[in-house]
Amino acid sequence: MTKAKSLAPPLRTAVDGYRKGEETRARILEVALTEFGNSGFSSVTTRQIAKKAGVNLPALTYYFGNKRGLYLACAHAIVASYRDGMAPVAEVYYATLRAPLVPDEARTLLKRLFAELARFLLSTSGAQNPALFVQREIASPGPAFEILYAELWRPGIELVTNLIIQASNGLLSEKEAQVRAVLMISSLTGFLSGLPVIARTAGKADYSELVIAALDGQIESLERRG
Amino acid sequence: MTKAKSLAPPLRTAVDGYRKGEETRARILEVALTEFGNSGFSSVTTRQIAKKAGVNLPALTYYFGNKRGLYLACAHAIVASYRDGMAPVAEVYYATLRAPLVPDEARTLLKRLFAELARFLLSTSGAQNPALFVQREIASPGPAFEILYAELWRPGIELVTNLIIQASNGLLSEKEAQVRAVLMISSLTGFLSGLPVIARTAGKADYSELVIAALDGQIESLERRG
DNA sequence: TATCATATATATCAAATGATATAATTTCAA
DNA sequence: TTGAAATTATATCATTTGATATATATGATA
Repeated sequence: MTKAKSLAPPLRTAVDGYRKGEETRARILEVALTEFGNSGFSSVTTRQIAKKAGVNLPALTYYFGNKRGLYLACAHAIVASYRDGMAPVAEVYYATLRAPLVPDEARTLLKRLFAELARFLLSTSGAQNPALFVQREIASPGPAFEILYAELWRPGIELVTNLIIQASNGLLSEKEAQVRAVLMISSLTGFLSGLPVIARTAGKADYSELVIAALDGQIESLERRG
Repeated sequence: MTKAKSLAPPLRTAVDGYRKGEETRARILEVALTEFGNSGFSSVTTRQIAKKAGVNLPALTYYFGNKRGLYLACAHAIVASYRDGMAPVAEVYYATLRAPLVPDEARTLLKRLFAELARFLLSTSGAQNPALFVQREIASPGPAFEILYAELWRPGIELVTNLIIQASNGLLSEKEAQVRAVLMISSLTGFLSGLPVIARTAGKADYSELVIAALDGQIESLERRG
């Protein structure tokens, strides 16, 4: 029985490396990343994306199945982007998991980590803002929550918490350190989402160094034990 | 010409103080506040709100004109709520604007301000989360952006910036202080939106005191000049 | 109790939106 | 070049959604 449809949907995957049209897929994804990032899942219509990407509606279905699929593809792209962008500091992560660190080492690593993160987040050119995408998804879970939580949020918080504990030489409890970790990371993403508004009064300058300086101060002032 | 419609729409305003049905209006507003706060303007349907409020669709039109009007009413309610909640510290605001403060006074005021804010934000019972509403609107401007920006964001940032400058005894430039102000406030709202996620692993404890302690540390460590 | 403003309910509309069937076109290897 | 796979385009659905016209009910007051 049944109509046999048009058989399994094409659903170009990124690895396909097929002929052309892979760049069409990329273009759609890029637009989607921007639009979803700026306005969230349900504010953005598939037509908007199609139009801005210069394709027609069924193209989205062709490449991503449906709106949700496109959204998830964005999430995966973001995760990958973070991995690349933070690769230089990735080694630190694993280093931390094994040997315990001297407080000052932990402090240094924290500074490096946040500096890297700040530059990464504040550099990504205007339109596209992966951090906003993530922040929104964490604040009000949507289709991509699980992956972003599991791949970015949780490991990120854990790493920073871990480093903070070591930087405080055990003076801070796990919970205290966790609160500080969330606060520090939130401050960054929050700053980012406030940027367009900030640029309203102050100039549109490059804030990364100022932000890094502020975060350094915060890290430096973490409770330490003589 | 024209049909004369049903003449000016009723549009019960909050001041009306009319008979009953004022509690219907309140109920709708409360539900809207929760729903919009959790999911944003376009994710929430008017039917959802109507259903949860135990009214039928036209009731929303009757009381608030349209979806946008309801959303704006939420924004106004939030502004009012903040005014009330932060009233104890409001005096500080005006005090600051006149007489310059000794750094330590500024520091104390900052601590009081953030403690008050943290308690206010973290106390507001679970479902309703005005901070999330505001954060979302600032991050991606919607119908209520202007009012929230003008009534909450801007004055808040200005106040904190001002206090930070004074706390640093002029060591920090306006821009540096502004960055720190945004970071601190963002950390709070960000923490708040991350709370449900945090409660996933750690318990659902009361974090306000932990947060306040962390913020106090930050304030204490603001650059000072001997 | 009669009356009229207030308040709630029913039924329905038009536009927007995600999605699909299907046709036309392009690409590329044989 | 040619023929099959891959890609893009057209036309159209079925739902959802915000909104309104309109009817009914409620309640205070004279």
